[in-house]
This record gives sequence, C-alpha cells and structure tokens, in this order.
Amino acid sequence: MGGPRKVANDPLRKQRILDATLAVIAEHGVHGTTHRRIAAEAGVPLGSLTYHFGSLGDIIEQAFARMAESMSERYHAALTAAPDEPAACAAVTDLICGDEYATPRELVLLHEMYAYANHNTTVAESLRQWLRRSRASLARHFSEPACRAIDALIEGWPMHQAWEREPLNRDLVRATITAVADRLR
Amino acid sequence: MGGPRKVANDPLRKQRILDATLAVIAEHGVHGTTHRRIAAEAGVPLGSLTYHFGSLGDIIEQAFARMAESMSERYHAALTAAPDEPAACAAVTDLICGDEYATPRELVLLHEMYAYANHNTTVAESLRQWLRRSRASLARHFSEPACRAIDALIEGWPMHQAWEREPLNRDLVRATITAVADRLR
DNA sequence: CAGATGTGTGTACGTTCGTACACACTCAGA
DNA sequence: TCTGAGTGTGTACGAACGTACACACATCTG
Repeated sequence: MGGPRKVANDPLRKQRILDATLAVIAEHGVHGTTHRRIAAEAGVPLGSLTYHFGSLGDIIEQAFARMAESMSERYHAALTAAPDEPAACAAVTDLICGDEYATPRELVLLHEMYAYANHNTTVAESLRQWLRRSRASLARHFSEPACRAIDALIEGWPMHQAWEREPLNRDLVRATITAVADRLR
Repeated sequence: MGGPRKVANDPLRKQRILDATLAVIAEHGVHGTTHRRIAAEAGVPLGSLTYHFGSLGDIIEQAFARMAESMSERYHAALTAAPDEPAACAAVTDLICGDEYATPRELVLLHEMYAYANHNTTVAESLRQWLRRSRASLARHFSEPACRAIDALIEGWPMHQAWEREPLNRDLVRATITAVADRLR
C-alpha cells in the first residue's frame, strides 16, 4: 500500500493540523481548544502535535497567522479588482454584506483572534500585519481619512450584524460607504 | 473582633467575586480564567466560589452580564445628556475617542465577551440586550439607518484603534459621525 | 442552655490537560 | 545486507483543574 517516499511521510500534515485547529477554535473557542481535540479533528495521533509543534501556544499562533494570511489575500483580491471608486465602494459593500468574507465561521474566528491577541504578542503582531495590509488595499481607492473610517465600518458592521436575527441591509451599507468616501475626500 | 451580624457575613462578596473575575479575564483571557485565580484576586477562599456559584461557567456569565449592564448605563447617560443632534454627535465622538468608555481594559473585556458569546447562549443574550439598549439610546437622536451605521462605527473604530500605536484623530471621528448622521437622515 | 439552621471554608478526589520520551519504522548510503 | 539518521507514534506522568463535601462557626428559637 505505501508507495515510495523519500523523507517525509506526510508533508501536508502541518497544514492539516493548523486547519483542524481553526475548526476546533471555531467550534469550542480558544478556551476549549486542546491537543486532543485538534488531533481528533485532524485525524492524527496525539504525539504528532508535539512532534511538529513546540507547544499548544505555537499551534494556535500559527493557526491564526495562517487565517490572517488567507483573509488578507481575499481582501486584497477583492479591492484590486475594482477599477474605480464606485466599484471599490461596491467591493467594500460586498466584503461587509457578502457571504464570502463575513461568513459566520470567519467572524467567530476573528473574534477569537482579537481576544487572544490581547494576551499573546505573536498573535498581536499577526493581527497588526493583517490590518496594515487591509488598509493598504483600501488606500488604492480612498483618501487616508476615508480609509480609517471605512476600515472601522468593515470591522464593526459585520460584527454587530452577527448578533442580529435579520440580514444586513445592503443598500444602507452602500450608501454609508459612499457617503464617507465622498465627505472625507 | 467580629461585630454583631444577623445572617450573612459578607453580603457584597458575590459582587466582589464578579469584579475579580473581570480583572482575571482582562489579564489572562477567558482561556486563562480559573477558580483559583479568581479566588486569589478577590481575596476569598476557594470554597467560597462553589458556595456562591454553581460552576465556573456561571461565574463568567454573571461577570459579563454585570459588565454589560454597567457599560450600558454609562452609554445611556452620555447620550441622554445631549440636548440636540450636534451635541449627540459630540457625545458619540467622546464615546469613541474618550478614555472613559473605550479604555484599554474595557476593550479587552469586550473582545473577550464577543468571543465567548459565540459559544455560550447566556452571554450571547446579555450581549444582545446591551446592543439593543445602546441602539435605543442612539435612536433618541438619529434616524434608524444612521443608528445602524453609527453603531458600527462605535464598535469598529476603538477596536481597530486598539492595535495602533498612535492616538485616535478626534476631528476625523467627529467629521465621520456628522457626515453619516447628515446623509442618512 | 440545647438544639436547629443557615453561612462559610479547607481539603481531597477524580478527571483532563500539556508535555516528555522510549520505541518502532523507513530508507539512503556504504 | 547492514547501519545510522531521521520520521513518526503510543503511552505514561506530574500538574492543575472543577467540583464535592465533611466540617466549623455564628445566630436564632425555645
């Protein structure tokens, strides 16, 4: 059954462990994340975690870093695709309202990351990098003050919405973004 | 030494335990909050926690409920004091920029509460109540769409700012709030 | 004063955790 | 074929945890 292999048996295992870690955090929160749950989720033996990672803290740090990177890429792709300012406003509206960026799972993970970053300098640095990159993506279309305000809206709106029963009003979001971009030119 | 007493030795103990719980959460995060740390912080014996509360989860739930209530009061007081819309805009600016509401400690606790609420229905309900009340306070001065947008800004701006080195630009915040209130009349 | 009742505490128990580590296995080079 | 280095795993251990509970004390009732 086992084919020929040179050095490592499962080179993708580290990434699979990190993905499993995010799944566990999304379901149980950081406070309910343990080696054993991660191992079960990833389908790897317990010893595999201590073999690939120094500690549970390392795993969580790298998992959050991985998440921030992937979100940063999607963020950047959505904004660089916009040719002009109206299109950029639409893109931002999509980021806030759409199901691709502000998916419930992503919001839960983002909350966990924000909370954890307050007590872990490594995760705090990952977070700062991701915020810096997202603001740079915005800066291609908006003035510096507008970037700050829009950034705050992208942050706060989906988070508030996560606790509402009803869906988000897309036109209202669009109007707000446009108003801010217009007045803070 | 001990004076006369009727029934309870220390009627304020429950509240002191809850305050200590918030202190521990602020310092170590929910994931680092334990009975023993809370007891040490509050200066009470370990058994006192299981005597007054059913479980650690209960303690955390009540601590967050207490925090939400006290923040809700400050929030409400700041907004009802404003006589007209410009004053309300100034009050909102104070909430975002001031050191009374968006103190670092409060932000850390808020992050923790948001994260924990995703995995605990009781805390989620406390959170929804506090959001509902804060929006009601806003509704005394702004239109319903403007409330939504301003709420998102109050949410997102201090949270983003928490990760910046430099202080918040008060004029920019004021201008954004005014613009939103004006355009979403 | 004697019992009853409710308040409050120190300690101990079973569980679960993070981590260490002895050991098995694979394969390149000699 | 043999060997050594690197890869990967099952198990075990000390620490810390949440919780239970026997017990001490103060107060009230009669």
